[in-house]
Amino acid sequence: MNYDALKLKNQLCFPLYAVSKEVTRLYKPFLDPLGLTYTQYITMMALWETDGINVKSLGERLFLDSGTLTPLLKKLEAQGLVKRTRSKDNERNVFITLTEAGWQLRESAIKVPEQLIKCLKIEADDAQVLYRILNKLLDQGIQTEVK
Amino acid sequence: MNYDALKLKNQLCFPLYAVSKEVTRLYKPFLDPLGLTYTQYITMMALWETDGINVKSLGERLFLDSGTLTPLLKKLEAQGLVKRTRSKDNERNVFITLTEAGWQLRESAIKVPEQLIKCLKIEADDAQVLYRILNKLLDQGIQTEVK
DNA sequence: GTCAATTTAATTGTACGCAATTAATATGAA
DNA sequence: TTCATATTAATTGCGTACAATTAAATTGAC
Repeated sequence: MNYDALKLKNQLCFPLYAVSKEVTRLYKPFLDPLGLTYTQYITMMALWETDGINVKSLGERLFLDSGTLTPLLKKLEAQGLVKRTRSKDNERNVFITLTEAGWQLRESAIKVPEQLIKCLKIEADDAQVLYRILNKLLDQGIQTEVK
Repeated sequence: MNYDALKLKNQLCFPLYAVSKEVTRLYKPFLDPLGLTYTQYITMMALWETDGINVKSLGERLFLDSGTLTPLLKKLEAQGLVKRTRSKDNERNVFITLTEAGWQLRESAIKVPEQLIKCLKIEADDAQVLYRILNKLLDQGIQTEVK
């Protein structure tokens, strides 16, 4: 029996998993001064783009569910960066809005992308190809329509 | 001030993070019957390739540290898949060896890679390019030698 | 040989990540 | 209108991840 298919070197998903983790770890020194984790950082990015959305939309945007977002948003609220307000119209919805401090934080965060790029050792061509393929996967959906 | 650099659409790392998570989630239905999580699965793959290595080597292989591996390996041990043995030679080392059941599980696991490929909607060309770039990043190290 | 420095695992503490469930609210077909 | 269904957030439980610390063992410079 040939078990080559189970070798780590023959996986596509393992390097994806490993690179993703390592890259996320690279953010830490740049996010620590802002008091944000990586997940909190992308949450803030989503809000800086679209303030005042509900948890559901935020989750669709970030590929996260309420089990992750609810406690995370409560922490951001405790830090004074966002406000969580249950909608009067439809009490199922909780809308997340940035506070003044939340908007202010963007001034510091604007430096992060460039800091990270300097730190990440990847050729421009590779970065571009990677960007294209990954976004294609996200846009079209990752799963075949089997079951 | 232009904040485009903070748009999610302009990030390389966000789709990497999102795709990695989504792909890992795809494994669940195929790994559940084996009683493994994704992290446990790649750990078993490493052991099927190189049985009897210590926690340190396993961690280097998988890009995981003892904080993740120690409890995970204890769970695999509790399931009867591996044995953890402190070395007589050098008591700092804990060697992980597969049990008979651990080797047996490979017979079921061999189906997983193909099941996943069928399920993952990616073009062959893209998969190949992705594979090449990600492994290049892992091989060379992800970080520039700034410090 | 001795002890400071290093190595290795384990532990601790914080923060995800997600499946499954719960609870509250809203919707819509009869 | 009414009640079964659907939607939305929150909760629960389990399993990572990883930084920082601890503890035990080993090594090596002197």
